Amino acid sequence: MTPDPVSRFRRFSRAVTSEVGALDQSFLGRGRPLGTARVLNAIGQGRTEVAAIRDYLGLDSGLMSRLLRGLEAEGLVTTGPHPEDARARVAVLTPDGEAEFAAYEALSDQRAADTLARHPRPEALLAAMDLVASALGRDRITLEERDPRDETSRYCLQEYYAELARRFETGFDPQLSRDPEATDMIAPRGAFLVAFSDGLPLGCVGLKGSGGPVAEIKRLWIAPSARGLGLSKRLMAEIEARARTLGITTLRLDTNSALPEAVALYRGLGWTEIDRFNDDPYPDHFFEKHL
Amino acid sequence: MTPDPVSRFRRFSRAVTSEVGALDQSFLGRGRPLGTARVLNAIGQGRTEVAAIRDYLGLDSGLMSRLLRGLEAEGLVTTGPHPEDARARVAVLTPDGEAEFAAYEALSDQRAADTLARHPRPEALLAAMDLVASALGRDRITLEERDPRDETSRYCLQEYYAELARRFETGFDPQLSRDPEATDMIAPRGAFLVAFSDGLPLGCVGLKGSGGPVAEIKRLWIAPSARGLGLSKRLMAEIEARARTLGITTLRLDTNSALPEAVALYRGLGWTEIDRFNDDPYPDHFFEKHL
DNA sequence: GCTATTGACTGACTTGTGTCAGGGAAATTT
DNA sequence: AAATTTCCCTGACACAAGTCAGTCAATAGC
Repeated sequence: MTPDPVSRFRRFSRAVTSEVGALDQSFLGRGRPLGTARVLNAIGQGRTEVAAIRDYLGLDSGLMSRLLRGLEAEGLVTTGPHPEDARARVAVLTPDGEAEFAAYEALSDQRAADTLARHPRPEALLAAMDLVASALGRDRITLEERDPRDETSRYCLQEYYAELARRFETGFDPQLSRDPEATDMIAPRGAFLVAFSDGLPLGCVGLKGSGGPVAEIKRLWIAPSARGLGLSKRLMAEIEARARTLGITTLRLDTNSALPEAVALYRGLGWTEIDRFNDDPYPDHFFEKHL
Repeated sequence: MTPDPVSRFRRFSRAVTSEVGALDQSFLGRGRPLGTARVLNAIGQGRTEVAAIRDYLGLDSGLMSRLLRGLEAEGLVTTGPHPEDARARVAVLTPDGEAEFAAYEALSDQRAADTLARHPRPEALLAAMDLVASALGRDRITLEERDPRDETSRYCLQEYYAELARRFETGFDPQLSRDPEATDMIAPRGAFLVAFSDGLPLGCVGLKGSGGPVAEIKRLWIAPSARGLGLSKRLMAEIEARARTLGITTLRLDTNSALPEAVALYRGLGWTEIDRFNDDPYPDHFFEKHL
């Protein structure tokens, strides 16, 4: 009886089902029905527009209205008209509501910390969880334009450099690669995109503009747990679209044969190989694409 | 913003929560309430005693009764008195019930197969899922006595030999290790235990008896995804208990320094190192324990 | 300005889920 | 043989969750 893939998958399903159930149970321990708790949490996570919350939780408009009224009666939430459309409403937590939200957060955090603490190899467990979460949540990965200097972007870039250092036989010193002024990757000259799955950054790509019609694609990175999910294609398609709206007509990029999947990606996306266009010591492949 | 462990864990939680929710939704697609579907599945999985089902699903006796009556009214289940205790009842699926159960199974299998098929590295995904499932389900690991010749046991032994082959510099040929007659690992001479998590075998250990007061512990194996969870201690404690009930007073075992965690385990469990007691070519450490 | 649409709210309703207090039959204890 | 316990069933009830039709106010389109 070699365990077959489907039964291994389903064993996983049963394990997480009972885990999810247990978390729901501990939520109920705070004396509030689950639906109400879910709305409270959605608001706490920063979703203020009622329509957005309803959409996120998949609730009927009537039910949503009643749950909100319940939270208002408890003094946890206040609602008011949307500043830009007085038909719509926004909900915000009162200080009491913030405290309740924090209590729910603490319950979840505690469960997570307990499970991690009980495991002999928490880092391996987390890596496995990242992989599973990326696989299950691949349809919920969103792309966001970010300032390349903010904390999240710097995390992505740091991971990118670490990956290069591992891949290049000679190692990699980010100082040596011409680090563009970050402002070249900010509109209107350029752009910097980060891919998020449920708040976790999984990839990035930069468009380094020069003010003219030619720009460079830089810093394409995909987290190991998210590779193979087609994320690099999505990032490339989106950054090309941004380039078009910025009036750029020619895109260039360089890469290294130590990254064969990158070379294959660019070829597959219709880039044509061209001669070296800079004297950066690391790249050995150069591509161009006309928009 | 380096993602911290707890937020990575919670991202995983959200991903599987929506996965579980989606599976529930597809179950509801068969037009039966979730509670009813769960009972049907529990019966289909081979749980026939009503009390056992109730316990497994955590249901109130009244609710359970009503759900069963509903399934009977649909013609999917028949109930009758328990053969050994006429107060208790057992439930079995009718042919229609079997068909419905199969339809639910097919839904789950389909979801699993789809997700696996969409992933670029299904084997890596499954390994990650095994690891996560073992971590979350560590309290639900059960030990069962098995015939060492059955399919499940042979799977464990095969994994055990494969592990030795990887670990030993010289490789490992199971033919060379004196393979005891399997009957030596069956009561009343010995025993063979397999650890299961939700149907998946995660470890094993054998007690090879000789008919006398001395017996040998053999074939202690733990699946990679379940290491560090204390399973080896549980298996050893249980096999020692079996040895006691079989009247065995002295236990021996041999192992190899290429398996340092095994050597450490035996020392930690109160075994004392002794001189070589066989001429098997592989082991270089020998232990004994008086019960 | 008039009309149609959108977003939220309300009341009435259904269904699912879970609890509780008994009741009857079988098993066990005294 | 009587009393007690165990197991399941039943009816009554409560509440959560979700649906639906209708209402009202704000907005958008003409």
